[in-house]
Amino acid sequence: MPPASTPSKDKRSRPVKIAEAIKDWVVEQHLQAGDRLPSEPEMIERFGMAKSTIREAMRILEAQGLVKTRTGPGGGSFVHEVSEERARALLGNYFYFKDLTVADIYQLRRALEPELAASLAGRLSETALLQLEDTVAAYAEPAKTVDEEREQHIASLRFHAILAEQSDNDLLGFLIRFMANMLSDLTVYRQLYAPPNYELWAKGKDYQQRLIKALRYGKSDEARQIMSDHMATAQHLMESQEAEVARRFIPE
Amino acid sequence: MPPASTPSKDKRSRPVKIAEAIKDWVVEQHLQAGDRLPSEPEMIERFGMAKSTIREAMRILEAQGLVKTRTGPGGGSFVHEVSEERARALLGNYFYFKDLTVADIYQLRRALEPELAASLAGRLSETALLQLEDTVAAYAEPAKTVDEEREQHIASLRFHAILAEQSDNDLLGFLIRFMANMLSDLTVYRQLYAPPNYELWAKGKDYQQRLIKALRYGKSDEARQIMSDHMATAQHLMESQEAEVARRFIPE
DNA sequence: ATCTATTTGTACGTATGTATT
DNA sequence: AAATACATACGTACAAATAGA
Repeated sequence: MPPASTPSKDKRSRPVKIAEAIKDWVVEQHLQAGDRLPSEPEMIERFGMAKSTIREAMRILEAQGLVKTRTGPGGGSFVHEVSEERARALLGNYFYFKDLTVADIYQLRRALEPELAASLAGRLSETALLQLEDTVAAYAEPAKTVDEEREQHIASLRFHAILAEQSDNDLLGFLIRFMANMLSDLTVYRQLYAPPNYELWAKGKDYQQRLIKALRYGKSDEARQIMSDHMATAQHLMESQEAEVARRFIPE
Repeated sequence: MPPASTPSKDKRSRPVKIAEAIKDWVVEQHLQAGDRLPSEPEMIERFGMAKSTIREAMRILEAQGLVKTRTGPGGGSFVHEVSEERARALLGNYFYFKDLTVADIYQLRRALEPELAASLAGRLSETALLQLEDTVAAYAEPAKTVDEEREQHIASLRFHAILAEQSDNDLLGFLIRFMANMLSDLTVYRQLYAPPNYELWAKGKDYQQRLIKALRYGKSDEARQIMSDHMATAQHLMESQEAEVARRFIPE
């Protein structure tokens, strides 16, 4: 047995270690988004490693969305706030291997969307409310074709994304937008014998309009209840269409 | 204005494009975790680019957790299922810039944990139930020191992680474990005038024991209610301790 | 609009490390 | 133990992008 002092060999490659070191350094120095990282030659100097090694390290950080790099004078690498799109894509990679079902997503939506609605009642600006009304206007008429129906479906998901924007809970907001995004990416295999369902369309529209009213007039419990019913209906619609979550990597 | 056919210049660097190309190729070929990617020399050949460029591309995929690379004969790069740890770390990077509050996390926990409990009632194996009981045993006695209390807190979060393991909803499971992890990483600044709260400790223990009973005997609604109360208490405890989410990058 | 200086981006060859047989 | 097959790391030369004069 080796003496306790023997450092257990760290198998991670040098670029990975350098990337970790830079992350730690960023935290220690309290660097913020926009702050400059040392230049390539400086890194080569400070870490005593080859250019290509340093570059691989920067790619790792870039892939994680933590730094951006620019060429030219005044260029270099900069700390960058991870964008929501990037975070969505990276999290989506995880679920690529998990084949989520529509039911899985709706189990969460049914718990979270009503909570969101309730927490926003009476706290939305008139601008936000108008934006919601505009979105609902996109499906004032029942869809005549399958394509049109798909468009409306995506618009109605945008409704939820807009609502989520307004939350001051970043975790809740991110999650709801993540799910709306997953559902937008659905591949819908409509059953041949299932024509567009007018009744469900009418219900969905009605729910969102009533929801806007409840939100505007601060009726928190009402908003929660409407959203809850709305989710139940939406889930039923999805499942009747045998929708499936597409297996692909989400582009950033 | 350039003719429509002019391809708008793609600013992404070559390694990034190669990484994207490989991802697309993996999807097209229906490659699965464990499947082999072309060797370095092959890539150099096929993409007509230098070794360092190819290597940067592989680092990107590796950083996202999508491939693993081994040296030696029979080595090379392989498609890899993104691990939960990796996904947690990557998502954590996003929230590093967002300063979540304990209240934010609890808004979600209060909606999701009861849902999880309800959906698992009567569906747990005896093994899983025993595991839960073991975990609760870790805080059979009230904590005497601040350190001990912290240990118990982490054990009680593990309780929720174990429960989440049992869900067949991967999205719900991931999220609950993600939140439990964030809370484990808390920096707790106890107020000097706030001694360990025996009453809250007793309540928490009681909740989890009653919860196990409800889960074992399939009392779904009861499990939901207990979890709901438990969350309310836990949130109160956290906030009374002025807990804050630590600002650091989550290591994988 | 052109040139120039600065900084990253790409190429390529060689040498070294590592795991399998 | 030696040969093999693979990734890992290095260092130099040159290309491309961009800001500023």
